[in-house]
Amino acid sequence: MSLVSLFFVVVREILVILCRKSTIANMSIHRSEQELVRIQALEQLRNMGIEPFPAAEFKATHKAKDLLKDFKDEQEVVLAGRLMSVRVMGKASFAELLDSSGRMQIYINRDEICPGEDKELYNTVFKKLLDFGDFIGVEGTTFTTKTGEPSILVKKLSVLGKSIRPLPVVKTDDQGKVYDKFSDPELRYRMRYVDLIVNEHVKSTFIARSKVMQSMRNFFNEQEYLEVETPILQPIPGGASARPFITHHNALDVPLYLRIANELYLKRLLVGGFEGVYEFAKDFRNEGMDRTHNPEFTVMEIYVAYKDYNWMMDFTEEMIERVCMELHGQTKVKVGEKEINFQRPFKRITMIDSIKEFTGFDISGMNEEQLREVCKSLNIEVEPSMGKGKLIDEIFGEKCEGNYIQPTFITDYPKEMSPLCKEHRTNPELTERFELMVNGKELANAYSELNDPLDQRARFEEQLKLNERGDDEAMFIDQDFIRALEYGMPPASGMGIGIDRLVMLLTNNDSIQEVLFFPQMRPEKFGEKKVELNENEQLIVNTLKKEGTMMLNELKDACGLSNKQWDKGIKALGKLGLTQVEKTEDALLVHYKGE
RNA sequence: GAUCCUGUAGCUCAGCUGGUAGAGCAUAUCACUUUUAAUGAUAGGGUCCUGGGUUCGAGCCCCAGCGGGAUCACCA
Repeated sequence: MSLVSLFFVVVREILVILCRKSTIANMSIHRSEQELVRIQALEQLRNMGIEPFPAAEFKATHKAKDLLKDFKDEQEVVLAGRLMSVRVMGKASFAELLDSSGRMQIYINRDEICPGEDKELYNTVFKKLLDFGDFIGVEGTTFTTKTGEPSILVKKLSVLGKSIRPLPVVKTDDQGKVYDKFSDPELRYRMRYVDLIVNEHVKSTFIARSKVMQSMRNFFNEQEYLEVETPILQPIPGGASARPFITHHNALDVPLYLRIANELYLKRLLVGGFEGVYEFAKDFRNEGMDRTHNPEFTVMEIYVAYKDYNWMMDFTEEMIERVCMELHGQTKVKVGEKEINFQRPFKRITMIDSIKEFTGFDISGMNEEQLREVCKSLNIEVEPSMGKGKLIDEIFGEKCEGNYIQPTFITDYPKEMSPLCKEHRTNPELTERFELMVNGKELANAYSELNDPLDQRARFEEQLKLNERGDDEAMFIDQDFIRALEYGMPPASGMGIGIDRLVMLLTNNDSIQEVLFFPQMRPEKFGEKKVELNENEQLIVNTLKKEGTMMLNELKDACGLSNKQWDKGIKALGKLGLTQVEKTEDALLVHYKGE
C-alpha cells in the first residue's frame, strides 16, 4: 500500500469516528456506518481535486441497449450511468453501468486508466472512493470477454455524481433467480426512485403507460381531434357522482372543488364550435382507496360531434385494439391466470338482456316496487334512498358485471342513473349509453350526449330529488352548463376511459399502485430525533446530578421507577454518555458525566 | 369502518419453552489483471416500530397506539 493511500485510510477512520461522535452529540440525523463512509469518500474526492458533483455537460455517444442490440468489437464509445455490481480482482475490475436503457458491463484495468506512474485513479478513486450507485462516465472501446460478455474496455473514467445512501443490493443469478429482492410495498411506493433503479420491470410498466397514452393521442390527432385542457379547480363539481375534495381560493374568497370529471367543460367546447375534443385528465374523488382506487386518477375523455353511441362503440374498439397492437404486437394479453383478447369486434349486449341471462328476471318495464322484490329474491341488500336506476345498477353489479372477462359492451342503461345521457331513440325508459367491461370491471363509459337543454334541466332536478332522499352522490345543478346547452350543442357522442385501469390490464398488474409512480399513502413522519430526555431519564439525571456519584441501588430507589423504566432510562443515558456505571469490588457506582 | 397478516443490521430474512440478538448480501481491511449472485481471509455494524404492563429477566407473553399489506364493506 502506498503511503498516500495509507494516509487516506487513517484519515477516513478518524473522520468516521469523529463524525459518529458529533452525530450522537447533536442527534440531528441518524446515519448508518455505510453512509458515513460514503460522505467521507465524497470529501476525499474533493481533497484530491475531483468534484463529486460536477456541473459540466457529459456527452455520451451511446446508450447501453443500442450498443448491445448490434454489438461490434472495437467501437469507440462514451457512456454515462450508475455504477452497479462492482467486482474487483486486484489490478482489474468488472462492473455494470446502468443507464436509462439498460445495463452494460465495463472492464476497468489499472494500467489502462492510469497509463503513467500515478495509479491513484484506479487504486484510490475507483477502488476506494467510488461506490455502488454512483454516477460515472466512461470512455473506451468495446470488446467481448473470454466468457462472451459484451463489454467496454475503459480508457477514461469520470465521476459524475456521488451517492451517499446505499441502494438495496439485488442480485440475479444466471438462471434469472433474484436474491434479496427489494419487495416491501411500503418502501417501493414511498421511494419509487429506488424501486425504479433496482427493479427493472417497474420501469417497463411506466414506459408502457406512456406508450399507451401516446398511441391514443396519435389515433385522435390523425382524425384531427383537438387535445384540450379544462379547469381542475371548479366552482361546482359536475359530470359525475362522487364526493369531491374541497379547497378555498383566498383572493375570491370562494370555495373551489377539485374536479371529479371534466365532461361538462368538454361539452361547452362542442357548443363553442369544436367538433372533436379530448383531454387526458387527472380527476379527484374523496373516497376509499383500494387495489383499484386512488384518490387521484387519470381518465381520457373524448367528445365528437354528429356521432352517436353506436359509432363510439366502433371507435372505442378500434382504439383499444390499436393501442394493444402497438404495445404488444398482438391483441392477446395475459392478465393474471386469464388471457384477454382485444381483437375487434367486442361482444355487445343490453343491460336488460344481461340481467335476464344471469338472473332469469326480465326487468323491462318494472316499477320501483317490483325491482325491490327482485332484489329481495336475489338476496341483494338495498336502501330506501335507492331509486329505480340505482336498484337496477345493484342487480347488474352483483350478478352480471363480474362475468364479463373478455371485452364486452353493456348497452342501454336505465334513464335514472344516467342524467347526462340522451334518452334511447326507441325506449323512453332507457338511455343511449354503453360501458365497456373487461376482466369483470368497468373500463370505459360512453353516451349519445344529451343536448336538449330542457330535458337536461329536468334530469338535474330529478337528481336533486334523489339528493333529498339521501343519496349524497347525486349531482348538483350547473346553471352555466345548462345555459351553454341553451345556445345549442350539436348532437355528439362522448367516451371516457380509465387510463390507470387500462394500463393495469395491458401490463398485467392487479394493483393501481403499480401503475402510478407515486400512489397516495399516509404521509411519512420524519421525526426530528433530538436529545430530549424523557421524564424518567430527566429524573435520573436530576437525582444523580446533585451527588455526582451514587451507588446504583440508592439512585434507583431514590428515583422510584419500576424495573423496566429504570433499566430503559439508565441504558439510554449510558448510550448518550451522560452517565457511566463503574463496577467496584462490592458495589455498582454511577458517575454523572454531563456538564 | 371490520377481520387477518406484518414491522429485527443499509437490503432480504432467521430467532427454539421467556435466559448474553443471528445468517446471507452490502460495508471496512488484506489478497487477486477476463469476472458476472466473482472468490478467499479478517473485522465492524442493532432505538428488535412506539409506549405501558407481567417477570429476577421480554425481540418473544399481555394491553394500548403507529405504519404497511391482504380480504371484506363503501365506491357510476
